[in-house]
Amino acid sequence: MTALAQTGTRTTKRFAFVPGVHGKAAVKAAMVAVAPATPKPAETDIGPLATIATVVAFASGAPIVREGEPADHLFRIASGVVKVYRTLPDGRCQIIGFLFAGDFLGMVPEDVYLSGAVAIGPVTVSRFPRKQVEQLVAVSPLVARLLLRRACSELIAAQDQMLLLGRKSATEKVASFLVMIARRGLGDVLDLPVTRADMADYLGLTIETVSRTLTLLREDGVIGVKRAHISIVRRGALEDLADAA
Amino acid sequence: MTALAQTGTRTTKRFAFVPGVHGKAAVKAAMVAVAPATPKPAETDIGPLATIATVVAFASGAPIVREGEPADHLFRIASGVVKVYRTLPDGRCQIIGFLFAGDFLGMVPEDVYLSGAVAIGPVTVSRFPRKQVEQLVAVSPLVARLLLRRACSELIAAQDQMLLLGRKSATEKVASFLVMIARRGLGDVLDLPVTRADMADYLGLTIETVSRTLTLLREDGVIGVKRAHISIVRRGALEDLADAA
DNA sequence: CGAGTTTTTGAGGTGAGTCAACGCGTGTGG
DNA sequence: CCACACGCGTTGACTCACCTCAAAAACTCG
Repeated sequence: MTALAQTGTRTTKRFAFVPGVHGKAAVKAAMVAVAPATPKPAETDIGPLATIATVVAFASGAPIVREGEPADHLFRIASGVVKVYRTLPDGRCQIIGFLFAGDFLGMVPEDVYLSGAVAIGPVTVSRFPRKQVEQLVAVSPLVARLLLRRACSELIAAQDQMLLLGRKSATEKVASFLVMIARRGLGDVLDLPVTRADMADYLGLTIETVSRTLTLLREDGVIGVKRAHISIVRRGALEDLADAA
Repeated sequence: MTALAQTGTRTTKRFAFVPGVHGKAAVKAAMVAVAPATPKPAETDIGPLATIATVVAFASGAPIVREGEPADHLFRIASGVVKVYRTLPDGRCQIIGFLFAGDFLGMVPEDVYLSGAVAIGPVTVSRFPRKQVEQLVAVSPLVARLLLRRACSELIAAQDQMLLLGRKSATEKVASFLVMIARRGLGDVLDLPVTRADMADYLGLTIETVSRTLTLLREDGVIGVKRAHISIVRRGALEDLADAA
């Protein structure tokens, strides 16, 4: 954690102080969150888990968990969007994924969180003490099954992302991202609470490349871009770009 | 599917017909598996799961599951090493991970396998009908907990890999891979049943880059390379390379 | 030994990164 | 109400890490 001394990329420096003021401002700039607007059909039945829940709210940009912190709680997003990330010692950052209403955060087999998570826009969560969750899992197949199902889904998403990171071109990456978000928000108009920096860190690219790629897609008439506001014009074309060359 | 018509990379063509003869030959070439040699402390208690298990053996290079096939079974590796991969329509391939004794394969929330898996060297597995597994999960917290724990571990591994794929340089990737394998095999001498092609597809690189990087590491006196046989000479140096720049 | 792989090495190309400048919106304070 | 600062996004020029293409070397196995 000496951090940010080195030759760090820009990616680096940005994240070295994310939980601070800048992150907040950054997010506010590009508001109108997607999740609150579309509550989604997330299953609401969390069974006995409800009995040990505490509701907590986070302001935009606030850290929910930090890398390396003791993993005392399990979280379930009630509303808003959360980004989960990991960093290298020199500050390079990779966003692992975005969490929406209904998703769980903090399912780790270790005693510490290995990834950090920050609220992208205002977020409310249910928080469960880990010890109690483990007890519940041990006696309630329902809870265990719920968590297992979620974990498997995340695993699949993680695999998609590995394929993306390892084998897709910049254009394919950006297209895949847009399609993914569109599916989540189930509209062809995305008002993302996600900055270019977030996209870059999610897709394993730089801000500049993301920006250039979006410009290209706009020039090809596939999407419309107006700063944080991106609209999908030709969804089919975008989907083609996402999965092939 | 239609595959291998296009401009596919070499990566492409290799995998378009992996489940065939070539894959087999490829793997045999670089034998002396690591897993059978080091049985590992994998927990053996799988509880009620044992009652529905069938033992199945696979020859080196044999497909265990194929992408898109109906997901009828859950597998648990008893011995050997399995590689799990995903491909793009045009054939580009990304290896999602390697499974060793004790690991589960086929935990998907869908009805089809989204990744393929092939045996790297001879493999034996326990196979469980999915329907029955689901019934067990619904009534046995022990089984659910076991699977949940495994899923979480895989999730963590997947996150590590995302960080690697998205943000690490070729040298860091290769070093990380070697360190990971060394930890698995708990020795400083690796006799990998893994070809350069596998490494490349795992690390999001090309065969040539992997080869060149290994040569570099050898020239720096960090590792010893004798074809498939790689030995770690200066582990500390390798670990430094793996996590920083 | 010879066919078929896998690995290595070389030479050259390129997609994405780096560095740098500028535009644009928003918020702030005089 | 405007000048200014600040953060984000865009664009351009240039560089370089890694890819591509190609050929030779090293190994395996029939």
